[in-house]
This record gives sequence, structure tokens and C-alpha cells, in this order.
Amino acid sequence: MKHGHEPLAREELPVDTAALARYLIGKRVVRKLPEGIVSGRVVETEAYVIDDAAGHAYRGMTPRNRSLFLERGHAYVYLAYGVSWMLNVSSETEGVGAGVLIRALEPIEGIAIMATNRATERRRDLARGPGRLAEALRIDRSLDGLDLTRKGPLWLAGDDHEVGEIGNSVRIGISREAERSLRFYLRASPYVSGARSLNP
DNA sequence: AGTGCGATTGACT
DNA sequence: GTCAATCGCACTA
Repeated sequence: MKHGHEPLAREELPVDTAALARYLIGKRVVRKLPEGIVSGRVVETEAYVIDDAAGHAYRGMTPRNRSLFLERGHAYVYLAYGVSWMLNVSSETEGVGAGVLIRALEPIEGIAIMATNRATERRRDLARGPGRLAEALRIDRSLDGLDLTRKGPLWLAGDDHEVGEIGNSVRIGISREAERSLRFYLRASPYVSGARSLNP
């Protein structure tokens, strides 16, 4: 990497949730921890679009989901099933609630730190799945609302690596609006979560 | 104030 | 393949 994890500029982020979900494939999530930098390539995302009954913003702003209404490029972090933290990127203009769930990363930097955070040595299991990636990067509520277009504890950056073919499918683990094809993933990546049928 | 339910994971049959 | 863990939050009253 010749660049120094320069953050993505907000202006380059598509002002459209599905477009942003696709755009983020191949980009980098960078986490600064006391032990060092941890980062990975985004290989899987899901869009939770405007007026989406499956989206947390569907019934309006609440204390939990207010970060979804921030200008695009901010973190929305919440706890799923009382067990796993989920990292989302707000995706529309200020006041409009929508976001992109980051579902899996290909581990790039700080592998040893991730392995410690995850209590496993298996490379493929470090950040395959939204809860796992949050654990690997030690992401929790304290990062909710963070501007991901600025260097800080967590941000989004570019990546010089060529991006392979991007597939799309229905979203995973939801019941409402389950038929919509709003999941995006890198076809060739072994670091993508989900059943085989969803990764043709 | 009580209740039902997940944008998941890991353990287990 | 099935299933329990675990808890914050939105919703009902």
C-alpha cells in the first residue's frame, strides 16, 4: 500500500443506498486500536433503502437508529440478538434514514490482532459475517455516529487492489422485504458469508 | 411496566 | 441440519 489509508471523500460516495452498497465492495475498513492498525477489504454488503420495511429507519427516527439519518458516510452501530454488533454506513442525505450493512471483510492488516479479538486462528472466520467482523475490529456502540470519512478510531479508505466481479442476491436473515436483491458480494471471495445458494 | 422479537453466532444432534 | 443464548429496544397498555 503506497497510500496511507486516506479516507474516502464524502463527495465520492453515491447518494443512493443500493449504489453505495455496491460501491463499497472492494473498499477498505480501517480500525485504529492501541495495538495497531487493523483493516480489511469489504467483500459483502446489504442495502437497507428508503421506505424499506426491513430497515431500522422504517418507522422514523428513534434513539437507537438516529445515526441512520446522518449525512452519508457515518457509522450506525447496534447490537443484534443481544450478542453481535453490526456496522452500517449511513447512505442518504441528512434527515433521510437508510444505510448499508457491512457483512464481511477480507482480513488485510492486523491479522494477529483480529485473531486475538476473535479467539480463533482461522483466517476465513475472522471477519466472515457482520457480527464477526465487528468483533475482529472491536466495534461497539462507542463508535455509533462516527464520521467514517475522517481518520479516527474507524474509517473507510480506498484500496488499489483490482475489484473482481460483483454478484447480488436477496438479503440474509430477514423476513420482511425478503425478496429484494439488495445484497452485494465479491463472487470470487472465500470471505463472503451466507449459504452457497446465495453465492452462485 | 410488561412483552415479544430480532440485519447472528457457535455449539450440538 | 437444528437450536439456545442474550438483551436492548420498540410497541402496547
